[in-house]
Amino acid sequence: MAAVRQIAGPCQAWPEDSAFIREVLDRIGDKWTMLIVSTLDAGPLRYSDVQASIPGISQRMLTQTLKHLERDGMLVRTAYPEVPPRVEYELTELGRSLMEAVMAMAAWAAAHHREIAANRAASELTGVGRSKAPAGS
Amino acid sequence: MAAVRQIAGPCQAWPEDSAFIREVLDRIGDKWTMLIVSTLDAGPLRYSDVQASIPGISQRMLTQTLKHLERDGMLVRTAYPEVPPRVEYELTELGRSLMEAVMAMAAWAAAHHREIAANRAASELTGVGRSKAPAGS
DNA sequence: CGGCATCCAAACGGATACTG
DNA sequence: CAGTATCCGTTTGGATGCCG
Repeated sequence: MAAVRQIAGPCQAWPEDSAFIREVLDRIGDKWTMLIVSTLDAGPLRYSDVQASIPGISQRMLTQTLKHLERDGMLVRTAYPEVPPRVEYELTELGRSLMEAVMAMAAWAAAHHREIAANRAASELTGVGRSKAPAGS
Repeated sequence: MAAVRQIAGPCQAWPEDSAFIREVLDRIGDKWTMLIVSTLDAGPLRYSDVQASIPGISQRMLTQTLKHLERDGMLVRTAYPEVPPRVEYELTELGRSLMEAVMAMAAWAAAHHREIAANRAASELTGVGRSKAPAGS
């Protein structure tokens, strides 16, 4: 692999190896991928069930994201040739392993979101990263 | 968001609130954040040095991303009041901890990118996730 | 039920020009 | 040197309508 050399030390960046991470982040960084994966982590679900489990999603984004995940081998699509069409989506092992990796990120987020929120609020007062926020008054 | 209710199984899922993860992903999921963080992981750098370290970035995106990172407390900006202006950016502990979390994702990406690429190539042949690719002939 | 196709608004992001 | 401001193309994603 040779991608991630040392973690602890001052590792000299990884512009050359960043393609993998960029690729993964482009995939899970979108608005719905992780929600779908986490929903499917419970077990196989039908199209409409997935949609019902994710309140704000549109058919367009649901279908598109499902296709991307299927294309990457994160899940398998099974269509049953019945009179009322039934299609089920189920995570693969790869998809579940992604879930675990994302859980690590989630753990970090849960551990630091307070700190981040506090920093952001403080910056709001001092006007550090101000771009075009109305700032109350 | 309450989209991810309760999940049974091996991975027990994250807390019912996925807002943290979405927030973090929205921040690191953009095009340049990780590149900048990884560049700064080596040590403090000046504006132009960061720019030089990241070939394709524009001033607009560099400045914007730096401000976002500063606002979230991932880095600190130090401006020296000299005749030729000098500004240095340095990662905070929070920023370095993010780096570690991302490195974990990178490790996953490095471990599975081959598998993903293979799945994608296979799907290309079978025409699974096809949307509007010309597909050669 | 499970999509796909189209339209359209907002956000993202690059190129350029200008400033302190 | 270290930005800011503006213009503009590209991408994202929601809303709608149709179809097997």
